[in-house]
Amino acid sequence: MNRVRLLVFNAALGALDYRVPAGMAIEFGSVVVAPLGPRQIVGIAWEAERLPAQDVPESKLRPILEVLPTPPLPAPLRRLIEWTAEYYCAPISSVARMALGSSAALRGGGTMTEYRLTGAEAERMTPQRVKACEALQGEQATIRELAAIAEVSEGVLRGMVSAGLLEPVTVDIDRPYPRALPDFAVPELTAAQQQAADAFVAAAESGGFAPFLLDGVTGSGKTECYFEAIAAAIAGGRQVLVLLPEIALTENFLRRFEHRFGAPPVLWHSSLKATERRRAWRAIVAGPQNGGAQVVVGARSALFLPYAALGLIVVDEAHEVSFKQDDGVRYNARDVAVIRARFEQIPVILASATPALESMHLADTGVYRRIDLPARFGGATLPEISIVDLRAEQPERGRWLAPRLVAEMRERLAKGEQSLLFLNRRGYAPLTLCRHCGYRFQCPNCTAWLVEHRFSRKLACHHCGHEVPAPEECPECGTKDCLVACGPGVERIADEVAELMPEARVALVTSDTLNTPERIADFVAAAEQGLVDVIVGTQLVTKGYHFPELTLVGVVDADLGLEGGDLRAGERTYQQIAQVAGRAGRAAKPGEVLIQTRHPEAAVIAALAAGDRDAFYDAETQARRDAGAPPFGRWAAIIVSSEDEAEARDAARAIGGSRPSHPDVAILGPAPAPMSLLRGRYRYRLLINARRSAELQKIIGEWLGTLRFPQGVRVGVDIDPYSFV
DNA sequence: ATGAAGCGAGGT
DNA sequence: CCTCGCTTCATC
Repeated sequence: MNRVRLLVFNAALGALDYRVPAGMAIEFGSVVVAPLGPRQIVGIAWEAERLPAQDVPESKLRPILEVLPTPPLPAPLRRLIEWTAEYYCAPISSVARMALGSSAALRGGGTMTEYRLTGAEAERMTPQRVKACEALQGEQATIRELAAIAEVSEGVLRGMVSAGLLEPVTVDIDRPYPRALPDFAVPELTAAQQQAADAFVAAAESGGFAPFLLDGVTGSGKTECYFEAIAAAIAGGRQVLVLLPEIALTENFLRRFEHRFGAPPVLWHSSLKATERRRAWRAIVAGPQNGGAQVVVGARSALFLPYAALGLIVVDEAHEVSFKQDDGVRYNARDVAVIRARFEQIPVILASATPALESMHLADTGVYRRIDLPARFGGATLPEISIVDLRAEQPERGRWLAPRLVAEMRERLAKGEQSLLFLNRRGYAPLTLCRHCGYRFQCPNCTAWLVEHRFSRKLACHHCGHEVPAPEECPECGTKDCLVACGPGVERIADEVAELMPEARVALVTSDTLNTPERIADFVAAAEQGLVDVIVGTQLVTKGYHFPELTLVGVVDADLGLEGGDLRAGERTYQQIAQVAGRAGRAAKPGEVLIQTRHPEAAVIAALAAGDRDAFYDAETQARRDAGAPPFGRWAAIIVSSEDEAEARDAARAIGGSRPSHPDVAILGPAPAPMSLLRGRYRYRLLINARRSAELQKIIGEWLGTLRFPQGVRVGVDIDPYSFV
């Protein structure tokens, strides 16, 4: 071919045609550099019939400059990129960008220089140098990365190199990763686990699209089962992708992985350093031979990488809402993982103790093969769940823990057992106001109160990151010591525990306190060794840890998740409480769960108390069916935002004014979004409810495609939204 | 996206 | 006649 269409990395341009110079070898998927005006851009050679572009005469075509030394994106990945862009109404270049990871990786190869501490002493130890020496123990990275870790300038570190405190190390960018060994430590499985593992192994060995829903309660040993499928895939020379919802989770997972396979997997997440990202990307692209990546454990962004030989995808904690990306391309990694498996013709395992209703429905209708793991691994019994009706059993004034819960905690403390209190609210108090004049601290950029954080002595917005030092006087009336905290956050609950039980050792577990892998590891070690009596935490504690001495779980406010009233509020509450309840009594000791609520009659709470999962799913399914909600109908949101309130309103009205009329589609709004101001942008929202049969994306595309907006206005489409703010 | 070109308002 | 800020236009 001497003419080729490129998908270029520019949302406004999309696709452009170029000439292929004589002698240049280009195939579909090749990553190339091409001229664009006075600049150069990266593009991917694409099938022209799949990528519409303006018809440009041959004479205007400029030649491609260079083919980058990286394998072409395979056809199944190209199909996945097209599918994702179309399904989520996103520019195809934005989706394709997620496959490339970093521009440096495209050239890659060769060596680079990293630095590490020599351990030597220098004559001049300035405060900055001392600080750097403390922070950089055990670190090896580029000057830039070390500067970021130590929070000193690059100049300080260069000085330390000259003074002999830091030494250069030459490293190979493509150096191999340790090999994972399929037979390193093959575990003893229970009969149920063996049955599940056999099904996965058979699917991994034979290949072909095979979606599984691995449904098993907390502690039933799901991980061991899919580890066997991973072993089969890597033994066959294929790659495996394991998607986890959050980085916080990986610490525990990595230990188990290394224990099973004798080597850690390759990690992929948003906070990788640039050099780590480049190395990982090149290993993924290179494939499992020659020290390339065998198993990649990653957050959702790992889903679009160009694996050389993908043989299996596992989505663990598949019900987690964090698989839905909420900015940029608003895709759901759990759903796209299944689509990728279909294009790649490989098995995919969705593992969860509390599957999403949509997943349950697909299993019930036979689209997914359901694998149940009913028994608790190790024989521990399920926790006893009981309700504390806060209307009848009131906590003391200014307190949030009911007497019965406190009594149970005291009992555990006396026996040397652990308690866990769950409240999904960071900080000390969600609202601060002035007793004197009623002033409330609000975020200047968002429709939200500022949350008091006592540890950092700040008031912070959880939506935009705005922070102010905690003031001593009211900014409105100037009165001193008049500010009162309203409502509880985890910090306040931890204080309450400390006051009620001064002898108890309390651990606070939130993303504010456990924000590095090291701190998470420290906490887990302390809790496992029994150095903690009471754990107070946000949803972070609902995840994969298990502490043998933990026998009591208290849910401080079960009604919190139901307040927003959005589509998935009931399901999310059920999942969160079921997950945190599963923390209780996992070893030989039975566990007990107390749920504090003002609405014990609510279907979710009643189902939890009765321990009747089917009742919850049946009730929720019926409610969804009646409301035309997923999986029986579909929702989409159009979010219009601008820094200028009037501009956003006018644009939203213009969209509303040109709404299509369609028998299968109901359109609500425009109305100010629940968060009508977010990160300094005013937001309006339209909601679309469609029948399953409606061609939702086509309707939205034709509707919005004709409209033009001022440049300050952003219009985003959210298909299958999870967040309704 | 992003830079170049076009254009009217206001100043020298 | 020039500069500044803003809109429009082209990029294969």
